[in-house]
Amino acid sequence: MSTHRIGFAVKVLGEGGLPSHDARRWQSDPHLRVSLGYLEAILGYLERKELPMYRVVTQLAPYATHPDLPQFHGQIEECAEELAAIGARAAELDIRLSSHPGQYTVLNSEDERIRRSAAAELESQAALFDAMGLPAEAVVVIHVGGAAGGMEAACDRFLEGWELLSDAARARVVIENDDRSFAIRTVAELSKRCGAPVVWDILHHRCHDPDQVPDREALDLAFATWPEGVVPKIHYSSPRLDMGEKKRKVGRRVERTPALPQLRAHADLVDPIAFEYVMRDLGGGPDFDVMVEAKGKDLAVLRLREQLIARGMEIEAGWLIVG
DNA sequence: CGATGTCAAGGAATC
DNA sequence: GATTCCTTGACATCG
Repeated sequence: MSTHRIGFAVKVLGEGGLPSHDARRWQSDPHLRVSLGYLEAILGYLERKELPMYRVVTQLAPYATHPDLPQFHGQIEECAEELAAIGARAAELDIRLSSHPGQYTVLNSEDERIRRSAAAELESQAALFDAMGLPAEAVVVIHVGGAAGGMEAACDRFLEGWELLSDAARARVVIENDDRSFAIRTVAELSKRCGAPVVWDILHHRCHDPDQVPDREALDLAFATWPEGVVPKIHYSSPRLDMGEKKRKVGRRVERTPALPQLRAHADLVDPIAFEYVMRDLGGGPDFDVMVEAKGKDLAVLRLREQLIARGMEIEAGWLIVG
């Protein structure tokens, strides 16, 4: 028997929508303190809905590492008390938190300045979770980065970037397979060299897996990289299947043409049938958590849960139980 | 008020 | 070497 938290990312759509951070522009002096007020409200929502896992927005501390805005750089220290309190609240509710810096955080960039700014961003994310007193399961997920110069050179550059990180940051950062360059086997090998655990993203795996690694093996590869006592996690999403449209400017008017979605595009919701198959196949062994990436956010997770229950799967206090 | 432009940030493809 | 897309949301500004 295995247990699994199911989480969602950043934005709360339920209850009419809740703000996830102080997103005002720098001219209006946004502050982490405001974001933490929002986060507190979100924790309340998570408690009410029995949602045990949540990805906080990377920009929780606005401009915290912006090179031209040093006046914003001390927010984490300024909010030490508030951070400790909210971290304690998350612990009390047993909610697993994480974050996921996006495409601009490239630790393996060819440009050393960009590697340094990526490292600064990761230090900040780690400092935030440290100030909250969160356990090791609160990880900061990143992609390996760009593939310039080939996989080998790109992985070597990642290690150069890794060298820039403090022990505190290294203890939080985990690496994820992506949908075009770094497949699960490559990421697992890189993990052996730097020690970062691996998050396996199943949709990315469907998009890019030149080594043809079977699901079970990919799962084992990823989970072997996690330290004893820290529950691993995976990313799960269903591909978008509806037609979108492409907008193109022709002169002064906008022309809309139908566009077929890429496999990697996230759907609004999660296909419960595919999810059930995957979880019955992969569950029943070690515990692991599942971060759902769907445009429907919390609503997608709540709907998925209802559908799993209707299918006879067991959910207890928001945790999925398999086997 | 609704529509449109802009945002801190990189990489890769294309011209 | 410069431009555009990728992809996403919300602030900010314009009409």
